[in-house]
Amino acid sequence: MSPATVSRVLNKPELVEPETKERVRGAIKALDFQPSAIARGLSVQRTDTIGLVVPGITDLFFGELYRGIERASHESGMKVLLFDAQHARHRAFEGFTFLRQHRVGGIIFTSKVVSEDYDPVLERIGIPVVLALTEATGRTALPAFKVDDVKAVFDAVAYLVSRGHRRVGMITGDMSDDLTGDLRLQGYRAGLEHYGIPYQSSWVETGDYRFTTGYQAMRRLLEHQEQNQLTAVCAASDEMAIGAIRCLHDHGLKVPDDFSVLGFDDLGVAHMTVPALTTIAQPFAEIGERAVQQLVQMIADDTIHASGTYYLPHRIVERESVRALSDLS
Amino acid sequence: MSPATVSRVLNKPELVEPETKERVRGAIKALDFQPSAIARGLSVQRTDTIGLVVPGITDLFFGELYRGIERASHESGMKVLLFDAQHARHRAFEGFTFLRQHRVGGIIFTSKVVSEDYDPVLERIGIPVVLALTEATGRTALPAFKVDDVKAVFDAVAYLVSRGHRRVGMITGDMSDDLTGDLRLQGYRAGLEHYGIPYQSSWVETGDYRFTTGYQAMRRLLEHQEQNQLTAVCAASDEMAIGAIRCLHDHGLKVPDDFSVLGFDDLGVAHMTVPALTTIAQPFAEIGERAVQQLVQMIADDTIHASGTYYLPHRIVERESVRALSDLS
DNA sequence: TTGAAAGCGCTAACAT
DNA sequence: ATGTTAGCGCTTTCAA
Repeated sequence: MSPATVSRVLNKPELVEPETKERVRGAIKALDFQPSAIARGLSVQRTDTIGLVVPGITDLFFGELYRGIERASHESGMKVLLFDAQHARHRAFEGFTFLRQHRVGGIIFTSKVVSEDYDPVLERIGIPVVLALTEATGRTALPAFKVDDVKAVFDAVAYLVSRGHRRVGMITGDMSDDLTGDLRLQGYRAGLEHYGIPYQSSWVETGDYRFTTGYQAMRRLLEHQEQNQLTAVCAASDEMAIGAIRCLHDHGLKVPDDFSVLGFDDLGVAHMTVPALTTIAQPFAEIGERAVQQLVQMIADDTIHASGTYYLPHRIVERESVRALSDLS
Repeated sequence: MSPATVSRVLNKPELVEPETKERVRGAIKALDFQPSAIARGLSVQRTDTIGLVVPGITDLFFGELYRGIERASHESGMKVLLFDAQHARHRAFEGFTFLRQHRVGGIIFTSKVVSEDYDPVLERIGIPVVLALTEATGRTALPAFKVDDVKAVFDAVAYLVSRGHRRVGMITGDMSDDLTGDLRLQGYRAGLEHYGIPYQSSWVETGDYRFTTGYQAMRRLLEHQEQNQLTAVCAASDEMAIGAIRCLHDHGLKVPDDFSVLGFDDLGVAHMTVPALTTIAQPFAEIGERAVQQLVQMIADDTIHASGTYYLPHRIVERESVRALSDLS
């Protein structure tokens, strides 16, 4: 029988006689025929694939985000093509090229801020791009799904203050390639200000979101502890919070008895540590889902132009790393 | 100019006059031309892509493994197409189909044992398959890259014995879909036997490699602690070891002072916990690299038939969760 | 309801 | 050194 018929039983089985349909299906089974997604893609000029660019596949939050992306893609009948930029800016651009050459319908870009240097490529990209865990600062506006970082850290200090802490420090994230570092610091300053606590630069240290730099930042904080008299610290990531706890431990300070630590992310590891981490949870899976839903919509509508930052709710997960200060702070 | 010329400047630039080459390149830049990888794939009947089937992308070891896979693929000019089986057997089979339809040159399959029910699909698959972190038990022999699990756990108990522990328990992994659980238990029994310690079934509990089941397994172990008098436990994964530590902590036992715990994997989290985890390190990245090298070789040789289990070296990473028992055990 | 034919965007063999 | 042509394996008119 003709290739056209085979194609029909695969794609629009209702158009074909039940009997021939069965014959075709039998042959497919018998020959273990695997229709070429490549040829199909070329023919229909569509691959039902969305591209995903992540800064680093080993980042602990990636798995949580991917879970949502996978789920929503599957629901929309989309596959996902992954590109790991390995924390290198030029690799991210390579990723865009790679994905375009593979004719994905659109791209989800993650975590790193999309600044004006992306504009030239974004302007000619021709397919929709949506952002997750970050937002765009260049002149090309892009839809973005994330938590409200400044509000989140504001809430974090509010929480700490409500437990009697006033001398709270901050371990923030990298301010260059990553918008969240800056935003979270803003939230911290806003929080202090709201509670009438004067901001002191010696209360904040910067890391790169990873364990080691969290440890080091905490050590630097401890060097000025005599004058600072901090009782708590907010970290811009769980990993840094865990590093800070480890540092405190190595200096003979018990968490939370002697010092409180608040994380950010609520990764799987947050409940594995001793003490378990009190942290600001980001809804990673939901962010992933929403991002693909938006992207799928744009692909269906054949639009490239959409924008707006959609804030998804964060929440504080209370575990064991923060204690309420009794009476006097 | 003709499409053929464009194709040539892209693929065999040496065959084209410098001047036309420049003109073509100029046009490519100007038009932001993105050659279709789809059309190319169809034309050359090759995609330079290898398929990767993982049981769960959120598994903590996945990132470490992927790092090696990515590196080696990149070196060989291969892309990787990822399929997440989400810990469901039927999803793994779907993955095979998906990858075949996308005409990958070969497949790397991870972690779950490849038992006889894979034989029917493996026999007709037509492309090379190599295993990482697992091996094949069915009649289809496949090349496999992994640590020697029985030797590794044997070494683990030897290590514990050398620190004065004799009453050492085991938290093993799922024995059904995952070969390593069984292998590691064998290593444990062999270790005990070698040191003349009688095996007792009440010394071993089973989990599923995750934190929670590690916690629960430890709790069950503790229920018989009065008669067992264990001083140490080996876990079949870092996550379970961390769960066990947490359980011990909740029962007022300090690690390593009151009880020693040995992990397996050496994931990134192993050095983040308090106490930092002493563990058997698996060379995940190297396993990933070797697997793709083997696969690439098979693709180049156009063979499907290869086999053999290649053991990569494990090692013990000493940190803080095991203490040497002084004098009497 | 099925088949024949053209075309998707490339590459490769052949011709110039 | 470049252009022409056919064909990769599908889908999709269009015709029967």
